[in-house]
Amino acid sequence: MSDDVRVRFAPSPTGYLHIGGARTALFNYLFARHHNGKFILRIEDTDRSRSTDEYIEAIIDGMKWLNLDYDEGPFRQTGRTELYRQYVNRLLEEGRAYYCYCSAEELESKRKLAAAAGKPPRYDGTCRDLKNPAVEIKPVVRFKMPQSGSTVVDDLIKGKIVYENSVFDDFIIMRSDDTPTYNFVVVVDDLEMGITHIIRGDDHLNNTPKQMHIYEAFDHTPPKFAHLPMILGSDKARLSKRHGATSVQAYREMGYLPEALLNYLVRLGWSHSDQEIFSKAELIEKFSLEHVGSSAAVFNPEKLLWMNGEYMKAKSPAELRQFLEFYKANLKLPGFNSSGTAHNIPPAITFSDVKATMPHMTASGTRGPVESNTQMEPINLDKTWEEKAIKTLQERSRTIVELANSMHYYIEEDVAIDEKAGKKFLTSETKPYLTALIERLTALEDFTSKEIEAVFMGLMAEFNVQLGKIAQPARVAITGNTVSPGIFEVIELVGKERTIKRLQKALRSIL
RNA sequence: GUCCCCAUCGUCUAGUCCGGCCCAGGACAUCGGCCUUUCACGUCGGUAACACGGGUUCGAAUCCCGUUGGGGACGCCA
Repeated sequence: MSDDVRVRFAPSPTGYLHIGGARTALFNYLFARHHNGKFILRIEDTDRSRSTDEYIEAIIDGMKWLNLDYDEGPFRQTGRTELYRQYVNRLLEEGRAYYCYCSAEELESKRKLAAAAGKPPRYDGTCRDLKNPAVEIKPVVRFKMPQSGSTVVDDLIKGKIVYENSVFDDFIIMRSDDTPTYNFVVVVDDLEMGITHIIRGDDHLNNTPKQMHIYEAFDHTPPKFAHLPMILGSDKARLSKRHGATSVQAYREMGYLPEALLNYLVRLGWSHSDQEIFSKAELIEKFSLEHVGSSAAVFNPEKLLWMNGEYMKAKSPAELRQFLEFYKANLKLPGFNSSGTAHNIPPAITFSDVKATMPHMTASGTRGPVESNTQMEPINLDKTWEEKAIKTLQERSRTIVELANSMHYYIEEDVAIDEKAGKKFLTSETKPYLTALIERLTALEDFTSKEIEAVFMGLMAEFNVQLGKIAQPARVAITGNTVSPGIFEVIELVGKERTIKRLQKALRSIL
């Protein structure tokens, strides 16, 4: 039974792939992989006016970036109207559906009337048994819902839900322009594609009984349903743009790693006792619908940031360098000449954008954007050297953007010295240390962190001071700030020439 | 308005199905200590929750009913 599982992710291309959609896709993906089934991508583009190719592209790109590979698809609905038409005709012939000639205006006023009377706004069935149609009006097709009894949805997550059939009306399955509507199309497509489990957001819960009756009209047992709780913003309202970034693309641009995003998302609603970090293989092995909670979850960017940091530490420098390429091409990073190939990514975001969307990124301990727009010589980055540099930075960077940001003092010819840091550490008191340091480093043949450390040790003994006394001024002079990886390694990576140049410049600023 | 769903620390959650091991565990955030030859990292610890009211039971976070609160759906959108 397990290899029969077929699930699908069916986004409508009316926007970018967003966080909620990504989680739905992920749960479907994990369910399929866990059961050795098939995962299908289907684009719900029946709404011709709001669907755009750009969004379809973006959704596919997002899936690719997240590494949610599908076995079939992407399928689209445009061009399949003939198929839907056939299904509608069958219903019509069997008397399970009928033409309705009511105008949109009439319906609207009926809805208003019902609402005013405190009744659910439903279609009153005027045309249900109509004998003499008003031919001059192009009709819609409505599906005959049962008028008495009840319908039970046995949801894998929510449990048994009972609906009184009296709350339903005969809903439209085909518009007057001959295009089918969503509630009908999903059923036909899911049926055609042999979908066994429908895993989707619980905003679709109330559509389920309607769809179940369509399955029945086609003599089909409905698939199993699993309705995922929603993801909310910090104010517990449905997650939207005003809560900040909501598209997967935006998180990519802010320097998040796909695995980290996925790992964070899976914990919104699903759990495996106390475990927080899961490899993909673990997720596939452990995922089960039984452990999906039933209440909505608030999206918490801080925890995502933490989790991304964990993944930053775990990645190899080589992998991280790959990710960095994306930002070199798409961001105007100080120190990177932006000659990278242009990706098909919307407008490159700037650091101030990042700052605006992620307020916590400017919190203490996080290096803010470098404002200078200094035009420097393009530096040819040696891979080995670059990976070495990344290695020193990765454990203290929570995002790729932070990492890229910190790279500037390795790459640029010169650094701008933070005013506060300079004032505190580049003083007449520290001047002798710097002077001596320049002297020793200049004389140093073997410019390695080990030898550099020895230099500092010697100076400590000579001046009889703690390492901090010498290291901090040096750090400020060389990196421009008080926070950086171990100073010996930094000096080695910056190299002899630039190190000495920066130290000398700092020295001059003291005068 | 009508229908549906939901309800454990600020947030994500474990525990709820099969009541006792829970005066409620973990994680993020936050606060404090420790470590340290540099910045960081790290590490140890603290604050903090079963929405409320009724039942059922020897015993309820766990079962039942109600209240309140939140969310969703009610379209010739998906």
